[in-house]
Amino acid sequence: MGKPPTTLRDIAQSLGTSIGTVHRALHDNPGVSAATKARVLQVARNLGYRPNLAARYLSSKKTLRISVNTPQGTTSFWDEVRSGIRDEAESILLENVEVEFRTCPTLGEGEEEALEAAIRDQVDGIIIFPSSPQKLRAAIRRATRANIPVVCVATDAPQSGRLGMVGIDTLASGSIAADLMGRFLNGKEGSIAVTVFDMDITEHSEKYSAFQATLETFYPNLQTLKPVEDHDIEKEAYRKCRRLFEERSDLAGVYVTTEASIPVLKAAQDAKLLDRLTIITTDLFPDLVPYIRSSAVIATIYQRPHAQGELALRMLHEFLAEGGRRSHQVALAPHLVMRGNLDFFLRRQTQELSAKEKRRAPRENSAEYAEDFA
Amino acid sequence: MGKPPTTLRDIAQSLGTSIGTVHRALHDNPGVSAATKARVLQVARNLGYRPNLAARYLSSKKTLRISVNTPQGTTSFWDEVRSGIRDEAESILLENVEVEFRTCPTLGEGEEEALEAAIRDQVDGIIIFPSSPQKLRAAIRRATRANIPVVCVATDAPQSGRLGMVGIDTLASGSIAADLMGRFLNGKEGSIAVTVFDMDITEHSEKYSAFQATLETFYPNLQTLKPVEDHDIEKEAYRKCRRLFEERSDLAGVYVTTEASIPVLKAAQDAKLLDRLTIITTDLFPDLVPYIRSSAVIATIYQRPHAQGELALRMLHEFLAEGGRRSHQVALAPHLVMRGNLDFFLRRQTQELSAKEKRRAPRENSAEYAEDFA
DNA sequence: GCGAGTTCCGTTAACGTTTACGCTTCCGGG
DNA sequence: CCCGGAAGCGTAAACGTTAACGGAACTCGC
Repeated sequence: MGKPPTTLRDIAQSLGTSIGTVHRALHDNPGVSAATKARVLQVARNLGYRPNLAARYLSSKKTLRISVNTPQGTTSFWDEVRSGIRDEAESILLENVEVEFRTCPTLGEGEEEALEAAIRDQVDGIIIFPSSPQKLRAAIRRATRANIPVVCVATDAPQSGRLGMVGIDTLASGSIAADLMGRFLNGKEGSIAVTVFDMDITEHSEKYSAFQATLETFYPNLQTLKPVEDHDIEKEAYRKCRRLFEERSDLAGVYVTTEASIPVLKAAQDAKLLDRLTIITTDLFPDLVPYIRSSAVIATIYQRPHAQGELALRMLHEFLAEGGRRSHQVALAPHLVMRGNLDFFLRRQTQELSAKEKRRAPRENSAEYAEDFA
Repeated sequence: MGKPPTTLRDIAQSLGTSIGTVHRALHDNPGVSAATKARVLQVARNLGYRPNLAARYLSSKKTLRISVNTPQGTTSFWDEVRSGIRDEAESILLENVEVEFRTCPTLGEGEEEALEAAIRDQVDGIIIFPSSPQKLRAAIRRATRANIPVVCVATDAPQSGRLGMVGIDTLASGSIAADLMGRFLNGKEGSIAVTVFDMDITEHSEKYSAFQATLETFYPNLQTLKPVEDHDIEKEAYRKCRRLFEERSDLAGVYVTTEASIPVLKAAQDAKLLDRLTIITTDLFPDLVPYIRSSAVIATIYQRPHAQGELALRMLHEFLAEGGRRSHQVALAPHLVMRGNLDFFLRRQTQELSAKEKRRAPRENSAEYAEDFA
């Protein structure tokens, strides 16, 4: 238990060589023969060598540069993600992380270019929202080959070689939405509409099928309609929903899995259905608040963007700093927001968004704090 | 932005003194005159000195000893808290944290003694569940005066001088429970029973009044009964509930805010009311699972013990390591577990509880990982 | 066979703290 | 007057890693 950890010197001594050689071997820097390199690696493994991060940081003092490639977005979602990343970067011991934001103004445009730019800039790691995984797969692969780890946030990019991904558990969201929908409708019969971004996105199709499956199992009196794809385009969402609302007279509820809940709500309003539909949405942003207060939206599933940002950065940092042994697939549990606990979430949201300013102030006299206890 | 941080040497030079003196002054070690100490502190502040943690750790290598004083508990709640603390301790960069568990077999017995033992042992920090705040207030104060920071978990100990506390937001839990209760009952009239541990505990009285207030505002047809205090004694919970169930013929629902949901459910079963009551519970543990699956318990509010443990340790460590500038009052949002998403939470729970074993294995060849990217 | 270049390796000075030790100066008691 | 001790301060060696420099041996072209 209490034996001192092995150091570079230990390895060097046990091999009768020098620290410099060991260091070069472990980092496959040039200047070591293949034979000695192999021997060093072998001994390092046997002795269970683990680098001392404090010493490493103290000595090199190189800061890790992380590129954050996210869309501007139409709600506060991505602002919260970015603020989570920023917060985590600041709170990291050793303070050796520098974040560069490459924010795309419009969804799907310039994403690949921004990613290429990050690779060209030789950043140490990338956090990205792969809005269309198939388009970005190749570029992510290139980053990985250039030894730049990539973490996906909110949506995964399968088969891209990305290091990891953090998002909301789709099963948990879809199922809880269905379960609530069923309970709220309380035995009524009818059909339920579900809007998604695009069924090609794994997360969205998973959410849909989780919703559908849960509804089918527990509330067979309710029927899940085929998904409405809105591609996060407000007009498309409005148009498709409006038509659906007029066609399906047995519509009892709507589950909006995307950011674009406002156009759906508008469509319901224009179709004079707002007070007759049971609507469950996703995310939480200012425009949605009045609908929740008035119970037009009975519940919304909060995807914890701030936490997603924090975890994405932590995953990247752990990996870069120590070869990250943690799981690289993080599925967060969503939060449920209703009229009753709405204020709690709003308070917390503004706190999280304004944390950047608040954090600065106490720094100056942090010496004081340190002196009280020490 | 890019100016190098000030070091001890900078301060020493700017004062014409030596590093040693500056160091002694900043840590108020003996061997410095009051005058120079004041000058050093002044200059340190002006230059915005912040200690370099990497250097500190590298040089001193003293490990932080943290005492965790929690009850054994009747459910898995405290096991999860402890496992969260352990996980966080292991994942801390610099790995200089050592956790000592002082677990009390029965609630409320030997707590003060265990706390005194921790203080006597000169630990560097304490995480505690103050089951009866007024009894422990004095002892916590003593710890604080002995320069040992104390973080409360799950329940606060007001006016005790404790460094901070992490728990579930009571407002958010109570309100969401009420909101769901109201929705599930869907217009029905009746009264709702609420069981608490003890109304003297701030958290529990807050949960109760949040529940009561939300129900009153949004569902005036439902009436909140006076709280049932169970003091986490199974018999007491059973007896009181059983009587209540027989007396109140208009009872429509029950909200259990404590660990002791099983006796309440048993009482409902024995009173032949299990399928007629809408029951919302708290926490998630094996014995509760069948009730959720069968819909006897319609929803349970998961208090995220693992996250509570993680955050408590992080708070303590941040403070000890760098004078912690973060907020010291953390109120987590609870998770909602229903039939639909139950499996997700069960999976995650077992993952979190078994993480200790899983984490060990990859360590040995972590050198490999580090070499892939570096 | 002699300089120029290359390959492999050892040495050493950082990085910013902590800590142990050592040197003054001053003071009171014998 | 001298000695013991304490108070106040300076010095220097650690801690484990990185990075730059230097040197030995060996190769190649002329």
